[in-house]
Amino acid sequence: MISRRGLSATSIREMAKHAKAPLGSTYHYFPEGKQQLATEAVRHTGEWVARSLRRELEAGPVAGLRAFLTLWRKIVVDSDFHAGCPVLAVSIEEPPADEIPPALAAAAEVFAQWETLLAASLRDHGADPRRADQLATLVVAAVEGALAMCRAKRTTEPLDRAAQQLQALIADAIEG
Amino acid sequence: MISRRGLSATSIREMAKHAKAPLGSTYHYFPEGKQQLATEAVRHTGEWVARSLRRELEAGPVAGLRAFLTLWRKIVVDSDFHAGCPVLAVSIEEPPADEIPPALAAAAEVFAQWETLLAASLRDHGADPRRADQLATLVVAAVEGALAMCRAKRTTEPLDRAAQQLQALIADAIEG
DNA sequence: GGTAGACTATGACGATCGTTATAGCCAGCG
DNA sequence: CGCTGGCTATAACGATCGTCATAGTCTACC
Repeated sequence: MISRRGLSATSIREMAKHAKAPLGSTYHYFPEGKQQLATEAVRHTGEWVARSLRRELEAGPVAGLRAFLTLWRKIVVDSDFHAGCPVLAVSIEEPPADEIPPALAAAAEVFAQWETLLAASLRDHGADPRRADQLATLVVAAVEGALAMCRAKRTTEPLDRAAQQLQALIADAIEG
Repeated sequence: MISRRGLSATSIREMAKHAKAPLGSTYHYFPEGKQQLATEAVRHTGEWVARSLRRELEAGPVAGLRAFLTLWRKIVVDSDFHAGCPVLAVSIEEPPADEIPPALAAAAEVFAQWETLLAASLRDHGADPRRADQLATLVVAAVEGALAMCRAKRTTEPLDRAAQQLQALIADAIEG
């Protein structure tokens, strides 16, 4: 739900109803309220994607990238362009001026984890270390941005176009 | 304000107060309410960025890209990682199931405009047309995604890393 | 000076938000 | 059987939301 509506537009009432759980139970299992819900949602998504990434990266960076792209493409298409990445959704919520909410910190960690996985695989396959780091960041950033563009345009074209360039880039980096 | 909080978390009351305008006036000048506010905000930002892009692209795609990057980098840094791109913020709000709100359509047009400007400049400088389109999309997507990552991590590193790769890519494309 | 019309001030409307309190149900153990 | 304690149901709290209606103010033209 966060990946569809964003964090602030996702109400606990709706969430409980969608989960067919009573509203009262929400605060029994998540005593810290909405922040905890958001944090655990981000971490859950992060781990889910990271698992898929780890598995597919065993066949090399090209296969890993393809899996990453396919995964997000499926989410956008299956939701008829209504859903995106919940980690990005949490990232663009404004935090209070003086502290960093745990959900935002979790989002940062998730991004870092995805980048680390990609960069390590690139290095293992002969890419220059510095370039590997930059490419991993570029991949995550481009996919996240392309997802949002797909939702606005109601087309998968942005993701598909970015995918082509990213694939060529990765292929070039591991044989240079 | 949309670029900080997102659309649904931005209240008309707060907006009017921030603009030192009376709340009643909002519905006098924007009779269609919040949707109209969002649409005009998206279009305004789109035109503002497009103007800067057109100006800098006269010196070539490399200069244009650098201006695009610098512009967004400044917004993130000046806001102490609290603000991002309002067009992206509007893009990831879930629309009603049966219709497309005008603000979302405006966001799609803005993205398309930025891509068109970049792609045209790339073609004018000798890039392969197909590659030019893909690269233009990649640039916009990567910058939008990197902005969100910067906010989560409270660092400009994602944007700077993506920038390096994008600059190399553009340079390579216009001399291939 | 008076009057029309653009703008503002004010307050209200129903709805929904996150969160909490409290009363009730209902398993499991003695 | 009785009772304890985890879970649920329900209602309420104050706050805030988008939107609208209405009464008031003020400017500008006749």
